[in-house]
Amino acid sequence: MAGKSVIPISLVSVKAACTQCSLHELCLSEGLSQEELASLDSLVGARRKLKRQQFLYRAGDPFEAIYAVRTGFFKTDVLLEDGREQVTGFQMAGEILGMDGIGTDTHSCNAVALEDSEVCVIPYAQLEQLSREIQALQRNFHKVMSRELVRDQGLMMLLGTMRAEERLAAFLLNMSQRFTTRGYSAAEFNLRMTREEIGSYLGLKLETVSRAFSRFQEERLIAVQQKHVRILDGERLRRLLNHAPR
Amino acid sequence: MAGKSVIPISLVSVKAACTQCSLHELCLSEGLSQEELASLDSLVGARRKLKRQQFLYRAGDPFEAIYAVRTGFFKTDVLLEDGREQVTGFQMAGEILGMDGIGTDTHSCNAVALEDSEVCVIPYAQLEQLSREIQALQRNFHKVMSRELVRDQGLMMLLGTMRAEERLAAFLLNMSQRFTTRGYSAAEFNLRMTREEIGSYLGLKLETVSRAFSRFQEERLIAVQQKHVRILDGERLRRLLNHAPR
DNA sequence: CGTATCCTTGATTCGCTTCAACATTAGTGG
DNA sequence: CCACTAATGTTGAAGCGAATCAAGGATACG
Repeated sequence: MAGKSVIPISLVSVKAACTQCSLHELCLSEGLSQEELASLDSLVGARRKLKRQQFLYRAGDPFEAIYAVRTGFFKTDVLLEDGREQVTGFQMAGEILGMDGIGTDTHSCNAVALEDSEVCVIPYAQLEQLSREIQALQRNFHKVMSRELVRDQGLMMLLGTMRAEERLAAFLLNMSQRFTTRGYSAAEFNLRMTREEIGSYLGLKLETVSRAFSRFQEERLIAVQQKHVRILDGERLRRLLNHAPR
Repeated sequence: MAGKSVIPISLVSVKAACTQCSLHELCLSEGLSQEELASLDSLVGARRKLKRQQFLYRAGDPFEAIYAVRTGFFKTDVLLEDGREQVTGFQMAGEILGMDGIGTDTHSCNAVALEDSEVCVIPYAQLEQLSREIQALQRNFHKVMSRELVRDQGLMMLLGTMRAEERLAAFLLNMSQRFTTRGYSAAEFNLRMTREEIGSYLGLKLETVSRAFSRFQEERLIAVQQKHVRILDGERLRRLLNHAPR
């Protein structure tokens, strides 16, 4: 406790700095002037670190802020009274969490870190305020919400019309694409979630997910070992999606 | 053309008037002062009438405005390249359509009138402008988008974890609740969509929907004749949802 | 190093889809 | 207004894909 009053230099970065953030185009700061970025900086509260398995917020929590993922990996999930659970999304660096709370002032889902993570806390009242002053910020925020709506449409399509292997193919291609956007390899990555979480997200049981992985491996579409995935034939994986079996 | 300059008195109402609209609390105008309402009035462009089966917009159309349903009934749907289709929502009076277009400046789904309908056209650029000036409008708009996200979560849960009869029960209760909000009977209403559209929305085939309807009728949960539905035992219908079979 | 978690694989069951036939309703033009 | 036709809805039988049940194996973690 004695050391608390002397802040080590390395902790200065705990205060967010959109100005220097590498997640520009992904986040809310795209297209803002230097001056506007500075305002956004002062709006963004301290960052918050989370250990693996820690909750960022829970369903029922009062809504106060939205969060931008700086590092790490999250899932959001919803629970039914009878205990059934559904993962509604996975979020990685540059993506925004918490907008589900705006409508009712209460979060409607849980957000859990799947690995040690860090988020920028964006107090919502201040975001509203500032986005009345900065048009580009307003626009970015609206775009982020709208894209989330479109993402949800895609997921509904997946859950409503696709068979197990199509769902997994869509999932893998989506992961690949998002890793690419962040400058990582499109062909090789580590999943942060379990088979059960993938299954929950895709509306499948974990055994089915596992079988689909094995099938893809047999077919030389991917090489998979536990959470490590290498995409061997993205083209054929993509064809799995666009051509219905019947 | 000669008649254009003399506007018949009955057509005055073609221009929207949030001030007198009965959909206050449902729409964007909740909590606005008289003066602010007047501004919103001037923002809202003319209304637009649609015949049954007409498109309000199509996937790929440039995004220019969002729409508030004044009267009638809509569906939104998404198409996959291989022809598979999924209904992503049904919209009734007071609900907002078109927000899917904000993120990419292009609509990502089709919006079709399921009966003769009328919408208020809200040019988006002007909505952005005005919601920078009127805090209550900004807040309402954000809430509408956020609630849509939460609705989508619920639908994912439905598609991912529920069996056929649970899905239909959830659907009927949702319809009932929304009709109630609009001052109609909670127990008796006319569906505007076909079994196939219901099925598409619920991720089921039309035969399965039909069978579930018949089953509910046998069990005296509802009385159904084609599109007309009467809920006989809402309580038991609700219990179908909250208690998983296993 | 031991234990809990996660993953894989096989056998069986079950619920929904598919295919098919028929009934009913709505819409159209004579 | 009625006859005709297309669209929509219902029901049955068979097939299939994913869930369930079960056992064993791999991996991560304290």
